[in-house]
Formats: sequence, structure tokens, C-alpha cells
Amino acid sequence: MPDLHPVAHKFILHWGEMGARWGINRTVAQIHALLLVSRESLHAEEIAATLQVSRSNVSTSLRELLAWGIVRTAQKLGDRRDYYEAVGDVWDMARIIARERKRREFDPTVVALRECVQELEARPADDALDAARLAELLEFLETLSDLYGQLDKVPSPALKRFARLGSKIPRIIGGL
Amino acid sequence: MPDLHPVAHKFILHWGEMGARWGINRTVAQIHALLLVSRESLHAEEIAATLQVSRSNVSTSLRELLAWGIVRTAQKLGDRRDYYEAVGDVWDMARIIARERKRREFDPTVVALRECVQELEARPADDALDAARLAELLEFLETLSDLYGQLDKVPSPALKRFARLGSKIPRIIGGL
DNA sequence: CCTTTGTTTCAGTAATGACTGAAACAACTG
DNA sequence: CAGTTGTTTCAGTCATTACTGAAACAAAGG
Repeated sequence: MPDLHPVAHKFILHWGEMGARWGINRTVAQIHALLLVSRESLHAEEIAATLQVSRSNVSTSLRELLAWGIVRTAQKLGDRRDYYEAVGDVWDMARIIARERKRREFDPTVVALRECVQELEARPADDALDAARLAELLEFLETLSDLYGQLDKVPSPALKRFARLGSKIPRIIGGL
Repeated sequence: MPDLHPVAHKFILHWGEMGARWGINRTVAQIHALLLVSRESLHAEEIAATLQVSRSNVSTSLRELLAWGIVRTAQKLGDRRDYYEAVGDVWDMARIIARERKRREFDPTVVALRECVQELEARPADDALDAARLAELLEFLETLSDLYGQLDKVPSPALKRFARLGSKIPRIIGGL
């Protein structure tokens, strides 16, 4: 990675690694990391050169990040290339990631599980299958889903304030 | 998958799929799913036959699940094979998964990012690198980490009660 | 309209991660 | 202590996913 601050370099590798472990393409995460730590927006060519990946890989990965909504394009006067930058606020970014991941990687499972539980009414469980467990699991996932929905209503600053309450949190949640 | 209720079959495939999307080996997730919906504990041979994967794959995957702590062994009188079963309560299971994933896939990134921010004091940022962004990101991740720590103190039943408060949640969190 | 500049698509290849089967190991049994 | 039953390890193979480079496409400029 030419012309890259050693700290940026290190961060990009680690962010890519974390992404990979959570099922996000490593290059996608690295590009995101690069844009995160870049003061200025970058064009695709720069990204490819910096991360030493092919131009086409950058193109695909940027599309992905745009689809997520955590990167947006910017224009510069007298330059018709697209420039890319990470969305400003870290909390907003996290919310977007949470929303998208829930939608893509969680909701489909809940739907499938709901179907499973329904099908068990038509075609009852046999000895081997623990229908109660399935129902319990579905209830749990639906509770989580609802909880997420409620949390998503809270604006970032309020969420931030709450998250920072430290040891008051167990008392608040425990005493309801 | 022989002798398997169609609903169990469907659930196992979906659970495996979800696991894969979150960076968990598909077979590991499928075995977990199978144990989750099985009324009785199963031995490795049964698992291999049911999911049609090799005995050694089952062995490795079970080890993984045991390491996670979401599956435990059980014994049967007059049978020296190990039997395996999923931990009982769904909420407990989720807590274990959350704890382990944080430890394995989140904490290392926070450590690395903390180092990055520290190194920036020795070797200051250049024009391209947005040091403030890095610091902001670190603060965010540390806040999340602390929040998790606090939530982990709350016993499952209380957490459950809280999660089910529905539309009261935004008001509680927002009004602090 | 032809050239330049930039982007996207896609077929083929490379890299990675998952899986298998054979062999080693371990523990019990008669 | 030889045979039986069950488990784990590991080198090699297979499958999947990621990546590349060339070609197609798109848009603007001269």
C-alpha cells in the first residue's frame, strides 16, 4: 500500500479481518476502512492502487458498499470521476450496518422458522422432534427482532447517552 | 437426511445457512440445529448419518460446539459413546454465543484500534489520515464493549422482561 | 462520430476454507 | 493383553468464494 500511513495500513488490515470473520468480504471491509480513515474522498483508481487490488474488484466492492449505504459518492469540479467517502457519523454508520444485516441475514431465518412452526400444526412432530424447542426459538428470535425495531426508533444521540450510563444500566433494566 | 422430520430438515438447512452468513461453519451450525430440535441427545454416528457428512467432520464440529459451550455431552447407562445435546434455555444459549463472538471477533479489533490510536501519538497523522475518525471509532467500539459488559450482568429473566416491553423501550431509553 | 476517460461485466483462475478417509490413538471388555 | 468399540488427527482433495484482466459499455469532448 503505497503512500499510506503505517497506522492506516494496520487499521485497514484489522478492519478487513474483522469483516471477514463476520461474513463480510475482506476487500469490501478494507475499502470501507480506507475510506473511513481518509480525510478526503477517493476515486476508484486511488483505492485500487492503495490496496493493491484490481480495478474491477474495487468497482464491485464499492457497489456493495453503496448498496449497504455506508459509502456515498461525491463529485469534484472539473473531474468526472466518482469520488467515494464513508458516511460521516460512526453511530449512523453502525445503525445502517445493523439494519442491513438484520434484514439480510436474520429476517430470512425468522421467516423460515415461522414457516417451520406453522407446518408443525399441519404435520405434527414425531418422537424425535422437539416442537416446543422450535417454538421457543421462534419466540426468542421474534422478541429480538421487535427489540431491534424499538431500539431503531431511538435517535442516535439518545442511544449514545444510554450506552454510556455504565453501571446504571443493569439497575435500570433489572428494575422494571 | 434419513428418518428426519421434514420440518427438522428445513430448519437445519436454514440454520446452517444463517450460520454461514455470520461466519460460522455451515456444518457446525447444522449440527447445532439438529441437536436443538432433537428431543433426545444424539451420538456422533447418528449425527453423521442424519446430516450425511463424514464422521471426522462431525467430530471436529462437535469439538467446536463444545468449545463454544452451547453443546454438552451426556452419557447413557450401558453405552460408552458420548451423546450430545444443546444447552437447555434459548436465552442462555444466545448469551453464550454473544459472549464468545465478542471475545473472538470483536475484542481483537478493539485492541488493534487502540494500538492504532496510541501509535498516532508517537507518529502523528499525515494529511491523508483522519485521526479524529479513528479516535471516534475507537470510542464507539469501547462504548459498545462496555454496554455489552453491563448487559451481561443482567440475569436472563430480567433481560427477557426488558426485551418484551415493546413500545415502552424508546421512552425508557430516550428519557434518561 | 471518433477519441478519450471512466465504469462495469464476465469468463477464467487463484486462494481459501471445508470435508473426507485412512491411520493413529484411547479406553474399555472378555 | 488381544480384540472391540469409539474418537481424533491430519494429509490430501474438493468446493466455494474471491479476484483478475480483457472486453464491453457509457458518457462526454473535441
